[in-house]
Amino acid sequence: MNIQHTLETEVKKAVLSLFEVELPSVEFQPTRKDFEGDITVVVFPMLRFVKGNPAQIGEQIGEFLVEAVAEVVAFNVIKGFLNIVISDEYYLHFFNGIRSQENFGYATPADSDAVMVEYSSPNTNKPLHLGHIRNNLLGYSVAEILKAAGKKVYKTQIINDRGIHICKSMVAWQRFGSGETPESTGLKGDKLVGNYYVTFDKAYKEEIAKLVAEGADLKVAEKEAPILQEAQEMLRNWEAGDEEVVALWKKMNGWVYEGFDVTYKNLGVDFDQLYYESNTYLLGKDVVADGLEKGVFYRKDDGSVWIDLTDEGLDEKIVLRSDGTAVYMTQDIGTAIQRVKDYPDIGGMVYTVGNEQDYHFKVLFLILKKLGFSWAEKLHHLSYGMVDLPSGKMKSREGTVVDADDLMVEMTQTAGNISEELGKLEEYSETEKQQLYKMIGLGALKYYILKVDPKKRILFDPEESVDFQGNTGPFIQYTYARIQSILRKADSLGVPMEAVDTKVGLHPKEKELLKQLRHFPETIQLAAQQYSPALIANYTYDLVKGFNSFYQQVSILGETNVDQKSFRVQLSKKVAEVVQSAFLLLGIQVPERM
RNA sequence: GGCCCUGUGGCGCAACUGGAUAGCGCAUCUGACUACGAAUCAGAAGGUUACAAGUUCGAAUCUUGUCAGGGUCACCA
Repeated sequence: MNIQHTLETEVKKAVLSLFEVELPSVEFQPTRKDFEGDITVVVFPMLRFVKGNPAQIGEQIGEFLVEAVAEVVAFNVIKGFLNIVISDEYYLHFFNGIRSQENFGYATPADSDAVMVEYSSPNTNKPLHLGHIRNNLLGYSVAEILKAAGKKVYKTQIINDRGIHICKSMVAWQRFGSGETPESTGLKGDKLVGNYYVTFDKAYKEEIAKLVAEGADLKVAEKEAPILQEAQEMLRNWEAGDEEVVALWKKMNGWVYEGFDVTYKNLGVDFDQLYYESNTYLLGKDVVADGLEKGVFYRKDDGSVWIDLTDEGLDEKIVLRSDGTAVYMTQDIGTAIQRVKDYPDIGGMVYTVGNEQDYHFKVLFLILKKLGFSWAEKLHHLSYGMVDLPSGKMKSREGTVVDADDLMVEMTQTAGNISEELGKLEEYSETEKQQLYKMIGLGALKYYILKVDPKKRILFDPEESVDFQGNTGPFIQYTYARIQSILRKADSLGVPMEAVDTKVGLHPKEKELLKQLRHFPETIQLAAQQYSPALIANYTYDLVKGFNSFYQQVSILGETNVDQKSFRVQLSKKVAEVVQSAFLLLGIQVPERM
């Protein structure tokens, strides 16, 4: 069935009969646009086994293939490249195969071999910002891609709900808050709590300045500022289980969660299972004790426990403090093991965390391997670069952040402005319009972020905002909407939608589209293997560009030949379906009109 | 300083993982709406892939060195 597979065996047969040599493999690539052909065999690698002129060898193999394989209708050889032309019938036959197939490109879902994908994982002392958006979009999209590639997926996050950061907001609220609540202020809960985090920092700095003015050393002042001491005291009380502190902590975290829920909903991401650091930060200590017995870890004189990774080219790393309390690493070891206990079918995990933690995860994975967990081989740190502003790094404390909610509102407004100018939506109601603007605005934002290789840092300039023209989400959404328009018209004209006559013959643009459609399933697999939404984004862009070119050159509904017209309508429909499927994997919706 | 990531036309990104003449979008310049929707299409101009050696039939991609930017080297998370 698969043409490349057939060709591979036939090329091997050809070489065997022509030169009496068995090839271990054959290298294929899609033929470049400038040459005639559909698929290309690279002859050069064969020279290691077959002596001779690559051009001649190509010719001979080409002639053999035309004889042996029905689908091969012609060939040409340029330098060491054998370009093979595949028949139109083959492509039309392929199209009939996928014509009415739902979920074309998606692998059949498996019940075993689950993957847990962690993303978002915010602190609970401040609202989500642009950096979190990148994290969320990446994690969500990778989870969807893995599903489409046939994996069972659990989406999760670990919420950093305890620690000095939330205590700072709590102290500031107690001191300056005079009982404010989200209800009394009309603020989203996460915004309210975030404000107090900023308030804390301001008060803290003032106190330092005051102490320094009174003659204190700066370092000492930073440590001894009363408000900081108060926050530290509060953290100790929290750990001791002080009822009043715990109640305040619950209340303020609750506000934050309500706020987060709104943001997540607007962003279109979700989770199957939540983990809270307040429940997991004590986990892992038993594992360390076990590892100590096995000799994976060792204890220093002061009682702290370490692992020596110098043989692997890394450093020594602490896994338990001298007072016996857990560190970040201890917690992550424990959480990983807990997750596999909760979901025994997990065969691997993906951690969506910024690249400043590359080292941490390298060490974590190595430790889990040394502890002998089979699934430790299949852990992946989905590392991504920072989102920087022209002014530099985003800092919540200093208020130099692009807020997630604000950004989504702005994107929606921009989409609205552009739409109003174009004025194609007279018959839409106001709420329908708002929904559509949001779809387009978010589409622009998501595509803008996801089309870039995660490893690269993004410089985000709020002044220039995100493009709506060219290689963008709206460009692709627009093409989808235009196809829908054609389909509505075709429906009212009663264009037949039956299997296509494989003798109709193909326009070069049609063949181009069919070739691209054929690559969708393997693109999903590749994207899953590489944890790369960017591959899906780029694929979709190429497909849409191909369609627009086709659309401009070939008349669809104006075609007089009924078979031809039917094929073109159905081809358009399939392109739209693939665009929709692909965009779903990126978490982007597509509109009927725009 | 050690380790990790990045460096591709003015700007933002690609390049099927070592293949052919390095593609695309903004921006600039030309054309195409009385048309299946111009948020589109067709074309022009713009490159020594940071630099230098090496590996081979063949390098943006692999190796080594240099330069630039970022990250990380806490009994913080």
